[in-house]
Amino acid sequence: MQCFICDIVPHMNAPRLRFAPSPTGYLHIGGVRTALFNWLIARRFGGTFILRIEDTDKARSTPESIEAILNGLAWLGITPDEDAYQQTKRLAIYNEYANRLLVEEKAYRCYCTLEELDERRKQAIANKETPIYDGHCRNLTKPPPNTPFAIRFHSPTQGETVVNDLIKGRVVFDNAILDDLVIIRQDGLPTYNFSVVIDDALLRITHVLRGDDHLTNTPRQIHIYEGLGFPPPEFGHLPMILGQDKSRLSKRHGATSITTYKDMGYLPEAMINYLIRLGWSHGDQEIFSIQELVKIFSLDHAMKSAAVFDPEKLSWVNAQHLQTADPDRIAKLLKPLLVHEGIIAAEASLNDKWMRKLVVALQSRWRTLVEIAHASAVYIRTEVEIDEQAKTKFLKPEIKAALEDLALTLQTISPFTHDTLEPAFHRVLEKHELKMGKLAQPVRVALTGKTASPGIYDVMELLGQEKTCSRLIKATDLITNTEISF
RNA sequence: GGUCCCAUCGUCUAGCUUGGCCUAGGACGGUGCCCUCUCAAGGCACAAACACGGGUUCGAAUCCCGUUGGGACCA
Repeated sequence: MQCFICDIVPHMNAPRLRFAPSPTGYLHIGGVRTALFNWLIARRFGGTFILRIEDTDKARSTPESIEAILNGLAWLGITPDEDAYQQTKRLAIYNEYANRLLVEEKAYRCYCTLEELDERRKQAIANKETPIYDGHCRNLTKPPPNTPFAIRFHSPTQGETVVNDLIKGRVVFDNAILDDLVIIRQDGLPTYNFSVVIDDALLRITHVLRGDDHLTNTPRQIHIYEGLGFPPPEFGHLPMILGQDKSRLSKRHGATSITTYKDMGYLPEAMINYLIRLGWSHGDQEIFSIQELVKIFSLDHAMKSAAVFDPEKLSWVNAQHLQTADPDRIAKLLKPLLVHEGIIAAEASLNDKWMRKLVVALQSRWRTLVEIAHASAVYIRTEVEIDEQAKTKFLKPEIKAALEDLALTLQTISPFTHDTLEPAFHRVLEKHELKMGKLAQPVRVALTGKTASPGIYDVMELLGQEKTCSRLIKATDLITNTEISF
C-alpha cells in the first residue's frame, strides 16, 4: 500500500476535498462514510472540505433530501468549510464548457435518436460485439436540420489511460473500449461524468475520494480533464459497504439512513468511530475519539475490499463511547428522548443533579440512549409494575418481616444517599440474620419490579425516600395478598 | 456480453510493500470461568480464518500465473 502522505505532499498547501451526494433520498450510511473520509483527510492536512449537491437528476432530486443530507452531516459534525454548491445552479457553466469543446472540435453533436441507439446496441449484442457507441455522428458533414441533438465527447481510441488510485493502486484501462460518451443530453442537462469533472476542476479539488463504483468512470473523466486542459486530481476509490447477505447495502437491509441511527439513540462519535473502522485500521485499536482521528487518520491503512455492516459491533462501539461520555452531556441528550417516549411531560420536570446520577447508574448498562430512556422510566414514574415471575420468586412470606423492617428503618434516614443507606441496610440484614443477596433481590423487585437493576443503594438513592418506602410497603402488601388468595 | 475491482476466523480487521519474528494477532458476536446484592461493565480462557490449484524459493498468508467466487461499471 502506498503512502498517502507522500502523495499528498505536492498539494500540502491546500488539499481540497469534497463530498458530492445526489439528493434523491435520505443520507445513506455509505455516503456518510465517504463524507467522513474526505472530511478527515481535509482536517488532518489542514485542507478544505466542500459539499456539493449533485441534483441534475431533476426527476428524483428533492429539497427534502438536501435537507436530510445537511441535517445528517450536521449531527455528525462533518461540517463543510464553504457554502454548499448545487449543480442545478451551475447549468450555464456546463454548457459553456461543452460549447468550448464543440468549438475546439473535441466534442460533436450527435443526432442519433434513443431508438436508433437502442437498435444498434441490440445488433451489436446479437453479433457478439461489445455494445459501444459506433461514432456514427463523429464526422457528419451535413447535420440534419431541426433535429434535437446531444453532445458527445471525442474520446481517444488508442493507447491506455492509467489511474494511480490512492487506494486501489495502479489501474490501467484500454482506451479502445471507451466510446464517445454523451456530455450534454438532448434536454440540455449535463451527464454525471461531465458535470463532475467541470465542478471538481473549477472548485480546484485536489483529491477525489468516492465509492469504488466510480472507478470505471475515472478514465473517461480523465479524458475530459485532458480535453479541457485541466490538471486531473488524485483519485481514491473507497470500497463499498455491504449488507449482512454481502450484497450492496440497501433499504431492504433495514436501517441505512443515518437519521435512523440518531433516532435509535446512537452517539454521533460512535457512528463515526464504527464507520471509519469499516475499511480502515490503526493497528489493533478499536475505539477512537474524533479529535484523535483528525490527528492520525490517513489513507495508507485504508482497505481495498468491501466490508459488511455489522449492527452488533456498532452497538458495542456505541456502548464504549456511552460508558466514557460525560454524564451531564448524556443527560442533556436523554431529556428530549424521555419526552418523546412519553416518560415525562416536559424536559424541565427533571433536575440536572438527579439526571446526572441516573445516567451514571445506567450508562454502562445499556447500549443506546433509547435503551437508557426506557430503563429510566421506573425511577421517574410514580408507580412501579412488578414482573409476575420476579414476584413469585422473590416476594415470599419469609422475607416480609425484613422488608417491613427495612421500610421502617429507611424512613428515619437522612440524608438519603448511597453512603447512609448502606449501613442502615446492613443493620436490617444483621437483625434478621440474612445474607446480602437474600434481601437485596426482594428489595430490587419491590423497588424496580425487575430482577436486574443498578446497585441497590443507588436504586434507593435515585428513587428517594418517599418512593423507596412506599414501594417497599406496597410490596409487603402484595405478599399478604398473595397469602390470602391461597 | 465486455472492462475493471476485490478475496485472512460468522463479521470488522493486523500481518502482505521490504518472503522466515505467523504452530496467523486483536476486536465484535458465541461459550465457559472469575468478580459480585442482581444486571451490566471489567478480567481471564476456549472454539473459530490465510477461497482453490499450480509455480518461484531452503522457506509463502505474504511474490507470480491460473481457477473459482463476490462486486462495480458500460446500456
